[in-house]
Amino acid sequence: MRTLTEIEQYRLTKLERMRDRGESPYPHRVQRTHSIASAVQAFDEAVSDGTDPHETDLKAILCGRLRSVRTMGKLAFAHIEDEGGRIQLLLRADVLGVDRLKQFEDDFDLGDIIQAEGTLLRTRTGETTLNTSALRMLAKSISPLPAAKEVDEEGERKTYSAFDNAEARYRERYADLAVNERVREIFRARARILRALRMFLDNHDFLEVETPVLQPIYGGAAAKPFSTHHNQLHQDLFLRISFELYLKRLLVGGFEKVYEIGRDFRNEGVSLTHNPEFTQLEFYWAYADYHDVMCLTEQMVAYVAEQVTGSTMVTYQGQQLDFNPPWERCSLSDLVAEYSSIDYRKFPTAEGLAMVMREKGHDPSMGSTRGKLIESLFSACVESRLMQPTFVVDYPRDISPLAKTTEKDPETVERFEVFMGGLELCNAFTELNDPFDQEERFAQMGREYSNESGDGHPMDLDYLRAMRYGMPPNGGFGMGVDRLVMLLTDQRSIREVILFPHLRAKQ
RNA sequence: GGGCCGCUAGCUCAAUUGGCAGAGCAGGGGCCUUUUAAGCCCUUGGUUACAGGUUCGAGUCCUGUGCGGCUCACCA
Repeated sequence: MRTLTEIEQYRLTKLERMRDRGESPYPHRVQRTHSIASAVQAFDEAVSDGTDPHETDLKAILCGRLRSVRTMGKLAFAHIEDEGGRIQLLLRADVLGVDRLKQFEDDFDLGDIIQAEGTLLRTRTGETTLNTSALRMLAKSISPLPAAKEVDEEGERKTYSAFDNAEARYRERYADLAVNERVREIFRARARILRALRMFLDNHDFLEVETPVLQPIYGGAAAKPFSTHHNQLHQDLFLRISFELYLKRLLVGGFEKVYEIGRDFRNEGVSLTHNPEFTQLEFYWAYADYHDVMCLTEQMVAYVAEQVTGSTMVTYQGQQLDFNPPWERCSLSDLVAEYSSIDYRKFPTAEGLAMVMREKGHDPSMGSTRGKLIESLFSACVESRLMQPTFVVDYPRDISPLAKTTEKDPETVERFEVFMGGLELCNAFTELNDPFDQEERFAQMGREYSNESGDGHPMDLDYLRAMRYGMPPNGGFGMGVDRLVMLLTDQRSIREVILFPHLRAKQ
């Protein structure tokens, strides 16, 4: 253990003093008759019949973290906090005992986890309070929590000297959570969002499944993977970058509606909206196309917003977002034409498009395909300006190798992405189910039949084999769950909605 | 990976042109039987992220390193 600070040294001597008098600072067993919230509720019910609230005989044993102490000689007030609430303790020398009160003042610190037994009453100022007759240490806190001060003022909790250094908060998320209720609330909302997503999909007869995280051949997205190795099998493996190819194998197997919520890993840059591991929702729906998926998507997100926030109108970074279906559907080509004043339909080759982009002041990277040029135009000119939920529809074929082309244009695929609040949220398409077309698309992407020579991305022959057995036409969908959490909890950074975001190692 | 900005006590922050490193809270010693950012008196606490350099003198200026924030690039 590293060198203790002065404060930690003091706390250690308090701990030793407790041990010396036979009081364990870390006892095995705990008593607890009520959560704080249920004790307060029981008290309110007990006095609702006119019982004198200053003199009840309602007993409770409560547990929680000591969050504030005010001592005044033969009397002290304190607050303890458990997950559901906070309550004041009244510690009187004539109830608790003079010696025990002195021990409390000497040996208990902010941050200690304690147990308090007593009867409930209301103080002169009207606060529900436990008149404490016995105190027990449950876990002595050695290191001081960040010294935020909180106070209820006219119903609103004001925080002073908040622990708000982002790096310190992420590195010591436990301290952040212990001290910042607002942060705990984000992760409760996150849990509700996941529950609502599952509820919605389960109610629509989707089957939740789990597919491999460790994959011999990665695919389903364009990202670079993390790689690892199985020692006994002498096999190189990748952490998945998407679930797509496994989930569609399940449609071949006869499941018609499947979904998975889990972790994807992408070895790419870290940013406000990218964490190396993130939570993805994907579903695949047999006998549906991307129009059906759009309808389900807007219903699903509106349902989750309603369940989690109570409304389909959500404030994100000062903007009102309206999740109420139907959402606007705009073609990619129209949006790009509108915002960049380049109508790429008039430039059928990559060279021609790159030229007009340069004329308009863009800097297209050399050797990009036409689809990549269109995509870069979109992200530069359009993406951050889409505030209200918007389906961006119909993408270039060469950047969408798993999507079926439209019936009228072989260079365009039936694909949509959802943007809102300036964020990309979803990606979906009418899935390609023609094994010959799929093989050709893989080959065009540079997938190789043999990977023995080295770095080429191998052809996923097993996936093609599956498709040759017959894959029902289907619509597929992917959504970044962390980003949905950002939108519904009004957070600008993905790190605020991931409990332990990835940070560079210290030292 | 590039650019810009930041890093001062356990936490939140000051420190004039380069001139004695400070405050509030937390901590320690006291007083106090209805407080709630309790109050009052006294008080401890610093390798100013790290390593160099310039200077009589560096938290402040210069160089490098680390970590972070923002941003750009990358990212079907």
